Formats: sequence, C-alpha cells, structure tokens
Amino acid sequence: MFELGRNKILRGKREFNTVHSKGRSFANREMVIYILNDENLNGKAGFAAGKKLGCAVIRNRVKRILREAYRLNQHNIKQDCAIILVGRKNLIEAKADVAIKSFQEICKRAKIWID
RNA sequence: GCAGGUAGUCGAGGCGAUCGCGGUUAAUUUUUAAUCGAGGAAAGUCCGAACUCCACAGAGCGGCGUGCCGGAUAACGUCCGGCGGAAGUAAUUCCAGAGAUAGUGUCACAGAAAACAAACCGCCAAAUUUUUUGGUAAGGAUGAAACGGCAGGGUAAGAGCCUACCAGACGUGCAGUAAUGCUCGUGCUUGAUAAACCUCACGCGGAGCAAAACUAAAUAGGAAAUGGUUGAGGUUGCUCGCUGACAUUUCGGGUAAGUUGCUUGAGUUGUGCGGUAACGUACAAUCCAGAUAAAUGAUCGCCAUUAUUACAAAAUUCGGCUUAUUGACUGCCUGCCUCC
RNA sequence: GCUUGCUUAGCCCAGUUGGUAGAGCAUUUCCGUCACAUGGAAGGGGUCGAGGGUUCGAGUCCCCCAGCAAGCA
Repeated sequence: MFELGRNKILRGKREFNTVHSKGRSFANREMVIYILNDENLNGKAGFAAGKKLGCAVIRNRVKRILREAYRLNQHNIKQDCAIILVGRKNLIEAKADVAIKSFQEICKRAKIWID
C-alpha cells in the first residue's frame, strides 16, 4: 500500500520542464516543491538534487530521502496534481523524520493535504 | 623495546523485524514466489587496446608522441630485472636518464671579458718618464656559470711548459646479450640550455556507444539565396588517390519514442609446473549489476566501537597511470638500546 | 558518457620567442571650490587558481590537481 512504482514517477526532460516552469512553488529550509494540475501528469512525482549539494553519493542520498518522505505520505495528498521535490543543503545531514515533517508542513501550506 | 623502510590484506559495520526499489527466471496473470544487485579507487579522462562508422584504411609532406640497456604484454607513456646518477648511517627511495664535435638561437643585471676568446686592476721586462710597448692567466673583483682541480718543479713573471694524484675526453684490451664496468696508453682538456628550434631511432589514418544499426510515428519529404558533373560535399592540416550529387545560410514546420549495441570476458578463483621477476602455461571449479529522472534506502531493537561512520556510486568493455581516503592487521628487512 | 576552452590588483582585462608584472574603473591623500561633482597631481594594493619538475632564473615551458564555462544524439 506504500508502493511507488515506475509509472508514478515523472519521466523525461519534457515532463519535468512543464511542471518546473508552469507550476506553483513553495519552499522551506529543507526542500522546494513545484505543484501543477495537468491531466496527463496527475498523481506523478519527481525528485531532484542540484549539483551544488555535492558529489553523486550525496545527491543520491538526498533523492532517496525525498522519495521516502513522499512514499509514506502519498495517500494524504490530493491526486489532482503533479509534484517535483528539490532538496536543499539542510537535507544533506538530516534524518528521514526531519524530511517527513518538513514535507507534511509544506503540503499543508500548499493546500494539497488531506487528513 | 623504540625509530624507520617495504610488500600486501580487510575496507566500516553485524544480526533480526516492518515498509520499499532494479534485473532475471518461473507460475499465472497483473500480482505473487525464488534468486542476484556498486568500488579500490566505480572518480579524473592522462595513456594504451577491443568494438563501431568513415575506401574493410591507401601514398607523400607536415604534425604529434616516446627516448640508458634487456625482457614481459593484445598494446602502452605501464610493469619486471639490470646499469648510471642523486638522497639517506642503513634497509630503501627518486630520476622526460639519446645527441651540445651536423647546424641555428639564447645566456638579463653585474663584470675587463659570457664563447674562433679577450686584457680592467695586478705581476714581470724594456723604454721613456708618469705614460707607452711587449709578455702573462698564478692573484683580485662580478656572476647561476670565467676555458680542468690541487701540490711540487720550473720561470724575468707565468703558463699541462714538466711531474704525481684526482675529474673528464679519445683509443687499445678484457668481462657482459647490452647499457656499462675494469686495466693500460695519449697532456688531448673544446661552457650551460634540446620540458629552445633541431638531429637520430621507433611508433601513430580520423572520429567516438550522444559511435553505429533497425522499427514505428509525425509533416508542407517546404521555400528563398549562393556554389555545383568544367566535380559540390566527404575522406585529417595540405597535395595526390578514392568516392560521385548535393552542400551552406536564412525563414517556416515536425520528431526527439522504442529495440539492438549491453555484458561470457586478453573473465574470476584455486592448485601444479617454467621463469630471479613482470608474466606464461596445464587442469579443475564458477557466472559475479546492467539501469535510462537512472535501482542498494528508511524506521525500530540488540551487539561491537571514541564515533549513526573515511574517500566515495557502475553507464560499451578491458589493461595501466594519477588523484582522494579512515581505522586496523600481517609478513619481511634496516639502525639503535637492553637481556639471555 | 565523450570533447574543448578559461583562471593575473576590489572589478573588467593586457602581458609575442623565459630576465624587476602593467593599463582602465574603483580606493587613499593633496590641489582647486563657500561646499559637492567634473578636473589636475601623487601614492597604496598581486603567494599571477593549488602543488611538483626543467632551468642560474618560470605569469610564460612540462606534468598533475581544483574551480568555472561551452559543445556533441
């Protein structure tokens, strides 16, 4: 019930660019999220970590933590939107529960949270 | 025991539970089960190959690389052994280590003079008289570097002018596959720089898996200008040779999806044999990631620890090099101290 | 993944065969002005991205790292 298969992940440069450029953005100290309501992309998520964070090991770790935060909370989020999560510097040393709380907080601010 | 040198191993957690990811194979159908799932550097892209395309790859000039000798290898700028030089008490480590008598260039400032030698001070002799002429390379000063060093003889003063020792050059002989080493002889002694041009020897065609091939879809298989079978364009920088009809720019439109390449290979492990070694060879065992917004993670408990943990993530594949790095362990060797 | 280029003063840049690192803007001081700007004069400020090598001597030549930027279906 917490699966996150391949069909639920944004694929290709085009899908990313549409969400990234057209979507609304929200940010806090740990991450930035982009949200877009698009019929073809709804229910999908993407994960990113910029080159400034560090080497490949650190970037992979940040993306995994973001994936974990989204995976455990995906049923509490409205299904009519596509989300991109981008990691920031505070997430490099952080544990998973920090990322989860941060994700819940930011979703409530974006008004896509359902209890 | 202390201090060092060298070769190598492990590689950061282990076990259990819950949630979850990628490949393969089964079932059956869209979910289950089994099994496998990052490194010693996967990194930098610095060399060398395999592989693919370009004439299944050609000629000349140019260009680039390598550079003591012998071997290893598919190949190499790598490795092993030896020689020479430098550092260290030693074990040992480091070296782009051919040629400066084929030619050209450069050597700032200082200094008399920076390369077919020359003569500022000085020294000696002669003249004349306070300067000139000749001899000289011992001494001084400058510089990174001054035309072998040092001692004795010799001389007007000096000088390889002569002699001994040392350094180098050339030649003879001996040892060694060779680099080179040793012996003897000849007064033969004529800077440095080749990571300056260059000479000699050897090697190199170009591009790279975003290479390349196939399938499917889409549309206006568009238009204009310039050049073009009197040869466009491609093939390396040029010339030849080969190929033989489109190429470039501007405007406008569309696709940028999937499959193959993609992992069985100069493979890995073990044992024996040959070789000082790099390595080779025989036999046996074994299959060990193959993704494409990109898979190894999260949480909790127990154990270990100074520490929730060094450096760090495959992207066509191998052989090296270089760089980053924690803690621990093992073998051998050297020097010093103590005891038996 | 592959292939290229660039790092020099606070900023933007020169530096041609190796020989004491320069210009413009900015900055400091002085002159000038009632005062400020413009103007004139003088001065300070550099580990030449880092480390090693060749050389008597490297910004420059060679090797090797770091950072930044660009291109390739």
